[in-house]
Amino acid sequence: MISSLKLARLCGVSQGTVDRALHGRPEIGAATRKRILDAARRYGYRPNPQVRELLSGKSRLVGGIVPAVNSIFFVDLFNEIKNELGKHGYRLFLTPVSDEAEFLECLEEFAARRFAAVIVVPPRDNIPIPESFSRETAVVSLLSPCHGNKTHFIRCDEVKTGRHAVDFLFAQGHRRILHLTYSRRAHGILAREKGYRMRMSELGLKSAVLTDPGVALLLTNVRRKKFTAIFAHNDWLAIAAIRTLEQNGLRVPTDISVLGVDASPTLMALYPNLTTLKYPFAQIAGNSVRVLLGKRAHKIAPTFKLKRGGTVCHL
Amino acid sequence: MISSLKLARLCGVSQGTVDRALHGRPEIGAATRKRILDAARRYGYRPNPQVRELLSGKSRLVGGIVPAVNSIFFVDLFNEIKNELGKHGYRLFLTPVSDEAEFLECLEEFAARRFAAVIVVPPRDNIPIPESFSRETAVVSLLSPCHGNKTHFIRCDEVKTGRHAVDFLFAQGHRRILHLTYSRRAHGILAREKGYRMRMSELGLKSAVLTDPGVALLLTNVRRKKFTAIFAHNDWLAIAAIRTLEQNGLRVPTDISVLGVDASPTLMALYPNLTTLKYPFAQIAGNSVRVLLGKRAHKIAPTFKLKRGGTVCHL
DNA sequence: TTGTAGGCGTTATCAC
DNA sequence: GTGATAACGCCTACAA
Repeated sequence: MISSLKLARLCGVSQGTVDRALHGRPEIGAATRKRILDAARRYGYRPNPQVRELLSGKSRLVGGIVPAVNSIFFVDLFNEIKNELGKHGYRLFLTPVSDEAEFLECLEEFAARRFAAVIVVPPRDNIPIPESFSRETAVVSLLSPCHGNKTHFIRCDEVKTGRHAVDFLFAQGHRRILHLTYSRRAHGILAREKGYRMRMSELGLKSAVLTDPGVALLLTNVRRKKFTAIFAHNDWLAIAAIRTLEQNGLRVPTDISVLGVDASPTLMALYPNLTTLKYPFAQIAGNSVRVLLGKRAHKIAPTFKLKRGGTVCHL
Repeated sequence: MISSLKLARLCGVSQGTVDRALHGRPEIGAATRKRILDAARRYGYRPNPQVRELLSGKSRLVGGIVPAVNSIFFVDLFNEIKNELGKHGYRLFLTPVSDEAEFLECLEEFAARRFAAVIVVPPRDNIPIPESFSRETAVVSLLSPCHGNKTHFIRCDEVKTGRHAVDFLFAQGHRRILHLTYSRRAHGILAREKGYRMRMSELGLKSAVLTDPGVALLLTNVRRKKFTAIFAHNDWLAIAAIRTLEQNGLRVPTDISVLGVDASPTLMALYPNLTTLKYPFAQIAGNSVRVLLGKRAHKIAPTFKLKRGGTVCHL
């Protein structure tokens, strides 16, 4: 990529003249302008945004960090965020990270590069963000909160999601409902579980939670305790569960119902008839961007909308 | 993030002295060094890599571009690439793009930022890369070649993959084999199909190809033409097919066998017992990085290794 | 209508 | 031991 100075030399003019031609300013002769613009096109000139950013002290870059594993949902979410950022002239650079050390290293790199903001899915809850960092760079965290001054946690009411899931299954006639979730301690995971437990208890039902290392235990659990429905933390777990059940002679939803959460595009394309609660991708993306622009977050509908599919039956 | 000049002012020294302290050079007093290092730590100082890159004319950034849709495989692949790049001190910034226009826009941005290289999965075959671009920035393309001077297409022999799949199913006793693939015209897709057709023909068998818009047609096809096996272009299609079949009373592999390709970690975690041909993630990642370092690509094993699962039966 | 100067943050090289 | 200076590419402001 050619620089504006080199372009000026090639055209036998000064850098200032090149600047006038490129930015369509009036104080320049028509012939000179044409000559410069032609050369610029021929050499594929494009100003280096890094320098602009250095000069103005303002960057239009937003760094994104997602866990490297099981990233379907995150990538779908960040694609939405990328589109939203684009509307405001920001650009997203995404990085998958494998652990907390890499996560922090990445944050530092983004800060050192003076990125306008970072939007992250932390590997666990309450990772401390150094004061020196969050003082200058807006940190938006999704799914897990971060511990630090100016970090914004964008979320929807996951407790209500859990309650909502129970209510829906209850309305279909289910009483023995198993919650399938992850053992990772993250806000979104824990809050949904909490909502499930609260609502089950209020309805006079007994809670039962199985975490991912125990998916192998799923069958014995289902058979022995005669669950009629499974509320899975997300679509991925729901599909994994359906697979396990069907492989072992249990039919979904004839023998047992399965409810997922997210309606993540990639997985929905795979399993179009999954019954699931729609995660508000657009609102989360919208609020993430609003917050990093310094605006207040919009209120997000308190509970997820239902996508009716064929994996939950009315008892 | 504080700058070295501000750090110098705070410590009452010059920028040069700060530099000496930070880089552990000897020509500095022990007390001064300690004072500066303490301040640097307190303020979380970290040199701005953008400036370093500007100054040296060399960047350690590699841009990655992946299609925004159906990105499971791409993200798994780029995670491997990110790890490989990390070994050589490079950093990956990934961007999902929705169409060709966005793809080209992204390339230009990477070039304007003087990225060391870009590694892309183009939205279609032979997208022309402007001469002015590839002259300075190494372009590595995966799955689909690009049209341009210095663009390197890293791939494995996908024709052999197709042949290999047929051979494997043939050895299990299958004769009526359907190929399920995408309608998108991309090298990897077309080459696998070609290998399938060639080998089927050599074995005296009749080819049958169904592209994704016709997944709904899958059932009628399978039932009417009595296929005993499906060779899916990738794991995603394989799982989608298994789902469709099982939803409609056909058992896999009792009634029909399904073979996928990729063994992409995210999908394998979902469907551990899928029979699939392992895509050489590590070698593709390794070669991508070798090429952008100016080295020659290693030879990649001519055909994918098989992961034996429970979705293909011996007839 | 065009050329020149200064500054963003860092580093290497010069002089004191 | 430490400070000053130049350079990278771009842009704004001022001088010619």
